[in-house]
Amino acid sequence: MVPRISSSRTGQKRSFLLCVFGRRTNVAMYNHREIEQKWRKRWEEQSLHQVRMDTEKPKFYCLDMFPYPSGTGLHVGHWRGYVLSDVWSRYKTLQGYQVLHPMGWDAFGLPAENDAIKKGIHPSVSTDENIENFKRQLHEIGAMYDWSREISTTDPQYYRWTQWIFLQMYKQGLAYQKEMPINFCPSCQTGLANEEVVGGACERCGSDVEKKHLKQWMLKITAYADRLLDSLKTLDWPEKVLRMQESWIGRSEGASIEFPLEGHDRRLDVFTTRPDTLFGATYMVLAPEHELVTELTAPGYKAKVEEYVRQAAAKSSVERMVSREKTGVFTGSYAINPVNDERIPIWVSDYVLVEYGSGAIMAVPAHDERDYEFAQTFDLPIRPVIADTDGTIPDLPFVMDGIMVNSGPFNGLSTAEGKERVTESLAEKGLGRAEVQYKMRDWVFSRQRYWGEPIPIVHCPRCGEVPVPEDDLPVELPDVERYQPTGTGESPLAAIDHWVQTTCPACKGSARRETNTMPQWAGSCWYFLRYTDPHNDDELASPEAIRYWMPVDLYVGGVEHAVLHLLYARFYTMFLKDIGVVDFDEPFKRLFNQGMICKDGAKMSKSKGNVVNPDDLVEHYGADALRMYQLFIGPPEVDAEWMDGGIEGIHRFIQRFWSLAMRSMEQQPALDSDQEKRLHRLIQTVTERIESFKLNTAVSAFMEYLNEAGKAVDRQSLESLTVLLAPMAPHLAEEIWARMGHTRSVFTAQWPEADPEKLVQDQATVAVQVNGKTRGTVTVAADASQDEVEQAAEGITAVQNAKGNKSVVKAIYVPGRILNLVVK
RNA sequence: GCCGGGAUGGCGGAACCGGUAGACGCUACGGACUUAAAAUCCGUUGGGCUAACUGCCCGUGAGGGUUCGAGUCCCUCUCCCGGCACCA
Repeated sequence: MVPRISSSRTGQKRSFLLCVFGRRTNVAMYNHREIEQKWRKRWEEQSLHQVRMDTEKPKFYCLDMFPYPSGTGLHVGHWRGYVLSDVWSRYKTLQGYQVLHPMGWDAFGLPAENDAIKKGIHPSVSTDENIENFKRQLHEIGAMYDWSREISTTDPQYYRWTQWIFLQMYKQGLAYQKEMPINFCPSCQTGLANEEVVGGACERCGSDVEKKHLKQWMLKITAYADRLLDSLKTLDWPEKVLRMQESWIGRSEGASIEFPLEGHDRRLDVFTTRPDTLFGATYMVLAPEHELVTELTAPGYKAKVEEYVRQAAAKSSVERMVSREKTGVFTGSYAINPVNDERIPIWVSDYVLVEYGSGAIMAVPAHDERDYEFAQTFDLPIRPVIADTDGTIPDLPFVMDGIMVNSGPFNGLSTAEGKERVTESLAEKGLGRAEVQYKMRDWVFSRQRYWGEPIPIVHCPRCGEVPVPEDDLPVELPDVERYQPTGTGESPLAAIDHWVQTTCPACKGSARRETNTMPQWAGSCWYFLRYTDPHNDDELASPEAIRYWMPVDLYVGGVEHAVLHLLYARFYTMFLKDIGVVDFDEPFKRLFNQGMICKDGAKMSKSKGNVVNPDDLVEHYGADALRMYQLFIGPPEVDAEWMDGGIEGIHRFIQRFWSLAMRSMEQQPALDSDQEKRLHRLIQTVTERIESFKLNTAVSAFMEYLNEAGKAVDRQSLESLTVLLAPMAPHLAEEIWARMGHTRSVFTAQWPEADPEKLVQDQATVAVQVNGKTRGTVTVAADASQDEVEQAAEGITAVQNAKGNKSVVKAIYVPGRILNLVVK
């Protein structure tokens, strides 16, 4: 019978368990509840998982992505990454590494604050409760976290250093204030970074994002654009994530071209990646928000242009994205093409984005799809200036590379050459230069919310913006009465007079504190450094600790952080390198993204009601069974469908493994050569499969071994087996290890190594094919000659049938694998 | 539209570098044990043909190709998932 998993702890379930594990328990059966409890307690008592620097030994830093301790707790989907990182941590421990495997809390953030608004509970109270619950659930996994290194971003001793880093950026001019239209979520009532806007909506709550003019703190991440892009090459990360970061940074090379304006002294600056198409520019377009729109609107066009600009401003970014129909108005003004002095009409249209490039473009409808569409709509001239490589004018718009035509002195040049030559010639005249643009913007770093790190700046009427002296850090969050965001662009902190009123660190006069807080990402940008030295009061971490432990050797987490957290953390690390805190550019050498666990074809979530609670499964089957099933469910990087019955197979495996171990200890059979070969093959296979993250097949390798090994194995085999299994099923392994007479933990043992000599097979099963079709197999000595195999193959009826009376014209023999007889 | 990834039994999945497709597990079915059930153990389980076989045919999304040999490589296409998307 498959036990029904109910989400509540009912008496019915208890009686079932009593029947299985209580009254009817016999000695031969593995009692996971007793045994797992025992070992978890013992590990804790012996501080087995506390790790120290030991420069004599190699280190391995295995990190899980910083969890936000949500109120809903863990479901089996969350387990997956934690199990994976723990298997690796334990595996590396057995290989003799000092393994740093820490855990902590990214505990600032909106859910706790929203809860506070609703229920009036202080965010720190609910955060502490959630952390307690999360910790209890993490303990269930049986992971080897070093809890002595636990950290929380909300701890003033932690955010002191988050603020300290901000101050260093401020000093370097990388943190600055700017009044600009930013993405603003009307529901969360706070500004958002570009990275937090997904398809025009708030990443967190899904509301349509508005543009709001606010004075914001910004971090100059764009100063690191090229470095962030270039060093992606050095990372052992999933291709997908590298691509996502690459396209997020969005580097493109081109030219900035200045168009003189008819009747004005100023010039109009545009960015293009296709300077070779300059002769095909038949109109210009300004974004509706472009600063020159008013100035360039000719008297008779004022009303229409103003109306258009007003409408564009009223459209939300969602509306603007959904409707792709080209709209626009003519300003009545003209620009002059710097290469041929042609008059070019200037239009205004919302298909040009104010935040990219210079917010204005030269339109070349013959060679750009968007410009083509616009020109068609408004009946503007379309002039081809690029021919296909064979010289013919292709269908328009033609956006590929080709040969320049209708381009005066540049005719005949290829696109690549043309780009260079046109740019050079403009540069000579002072009307252009080569330029690189990025899609990535500077990071909007302030939030108008309460539950975050206060930005350590004081505003003084005399001295202006003054950084809080480092010795005065942390600037602690005060208690407030109301957590309600004001929605006016000020955080709830603004209402706390006694906190806001302060003295200026420079002139000692009265001044006001900055009331914006940092975004949730701030704390997670450097937490991996803090784990190396979590109790340091003098520095964010000591240089020795950083040098020994960093960088992170294996970083495990979901792909949802592909750009946000991973890009910000890389930026912080590069900055910290520049100010001498660390000596490397990249914090995470190797990244592994585990797949999601789905139920009924959908991602598990409380709102869908399809969560599978691990607590109940641990109760029924044990943590080891759930751990192994998590591994067995499928390739760890691929999404997997949860099947309630699936864990049964693992449960049986564990029982069978236990029985094998108990019988082996009783009977103590001697080691025979078959058993020895089987063992070494297993050592080889399991090691390879852990190394290559094929944990699902590592589990099946054990099952195969068990199916073949018989009723009992010799002591040496059992010892090795126990060590091999220990990373996946640590409690079970400890118990067997102890029963074998060992007094120290199995994790002080050595990972076994396969002896190449024991891997050699003396017999081989060779498939026999006739014209490529397999007709049977023959078992021969591994070093059998082709003749011998051919001879043996004669004995197969199917081979005879297939050959008939045709003769063998060719025989292909792959030693030990296949014999293919080609007959005619 | 662009960039990734994928499609293998009833199900989850395996298959190193092109070499016995379906390992391992779930489910289902049959058997043993049991008063009975659970648990456990043994067997069968891609489809079809065949009285039987150690026999034959078909089969890795579709169609072509390369090769002695293709799930794997190449070309064309269909569908699914993820990311980006008026970025000049």
